[in-house]
Amino acid sequence: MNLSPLMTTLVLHFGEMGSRWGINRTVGQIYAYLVFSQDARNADQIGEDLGFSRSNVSMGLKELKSWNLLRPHHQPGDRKEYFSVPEDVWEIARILVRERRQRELDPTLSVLRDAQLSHRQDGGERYAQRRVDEMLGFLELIVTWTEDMQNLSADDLRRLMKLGAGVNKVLEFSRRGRRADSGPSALEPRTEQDS
Amino acid sequence: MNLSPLMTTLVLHFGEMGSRWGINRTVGQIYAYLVFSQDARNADQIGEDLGFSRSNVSMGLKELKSWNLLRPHHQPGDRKEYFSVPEDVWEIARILVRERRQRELDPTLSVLRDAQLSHRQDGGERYAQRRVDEMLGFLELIVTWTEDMQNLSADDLRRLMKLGAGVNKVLEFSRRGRRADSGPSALEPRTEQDS
DNA sequence: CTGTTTTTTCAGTAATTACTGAAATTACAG
DNA sequence: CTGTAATTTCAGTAATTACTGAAAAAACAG
Repeated sequence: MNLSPLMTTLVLHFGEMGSRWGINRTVGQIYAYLVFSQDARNADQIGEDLGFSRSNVSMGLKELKSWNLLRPHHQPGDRKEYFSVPEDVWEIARILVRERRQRELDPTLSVLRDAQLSHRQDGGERYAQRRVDEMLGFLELIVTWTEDMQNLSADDLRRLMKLGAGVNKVLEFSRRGRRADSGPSALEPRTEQDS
Repeated sequence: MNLSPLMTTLVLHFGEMGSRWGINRTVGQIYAYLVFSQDARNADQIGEDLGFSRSNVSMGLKELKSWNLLRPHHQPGDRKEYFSVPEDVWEIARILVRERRQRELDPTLSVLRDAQLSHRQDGGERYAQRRVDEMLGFLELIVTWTEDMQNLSADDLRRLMKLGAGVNKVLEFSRRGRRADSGPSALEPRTEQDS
């Protein structure tokens, strides 16, 4: 490794974190390296700086491409392909959310829908069926919501999150505007709800 | 395996998904089994129904306990320990978010803060430093926001998500109330923002 | 086209992670 | 306490996943 101390720290950390996700260490390190590098890098540079074989870099890049996390570039007069990542952290996050939803939520959704249909009439499984319904309702809500959020600009998203739970206050307020009074709730610190 | 077809489908699926998270197949299967079982189960039952060795079940349960995802029970006159999961899917999700934040975001946050401090004066790394700042800002916002959301009741959360991007409309509206006019933005389908 | 550079694939191997049975520890009824 | 039932730990092994070098394929300049 031929990297500055700062870069080394970051690369090692994100490699470590990477293996806690489904993603492997190599891929995590490559991505961190690209995120914190000012200029686009080619596969040889990556392999050299991180100490991976050329083929390992190729596989890592393939994985990252399949996540849509890379921006490829071509320097005129150079056959090599160079890679960078989206400028804006929010854009990276947006991609991550979308891809993870596709890989983790969508398949589950389809299994649950299937289960709901094919086991509707099976007796003696009332409970499991009910749980399938609940979970399906929950996941559908989450999926719709994330899709919805994908359509907001980074600025609006940032504004919304900054508000945090304050959003609820605003909504409570606007609800009060429409119907007479909607009771307390909403602002209270959360009612205890499990032993 | 001594399970109904429905349960078998669900257990196998969540086992598979489990291995795409950091969590392993066994743990995913055990949790699915508990989620979709009406009554609490003991380690022997789990092992028998899923075809795992007793020790493997023990390790799986240990992992799940460390995630705070189990509710232990004791039947009077029975030495065995029985396990179930929180009733409400929202409660399970809340726990998952909290634990994943602790395991995945908090360590990164501390590495970035550290990096920010110890490399403040290093020249020639202006870019990496700037990216550290950006990412730190982003993650801090996310963390604060999730903590904030943790404090809402399941009902309020559900209401908020149902609104989806509509929230923004409400906010836009309430912003208009305060200042004269805040321009268009917000409701539009999202401006193209990357090639 | 042809020759050269670059990237990808893949079979073999290394490293890691998951799982087991046996032994040790803990929990508890009498 | 004592004895028994239950759980956890752990060393060894199985299974999976990561990584490499060599060969094949693709990309491209002339």
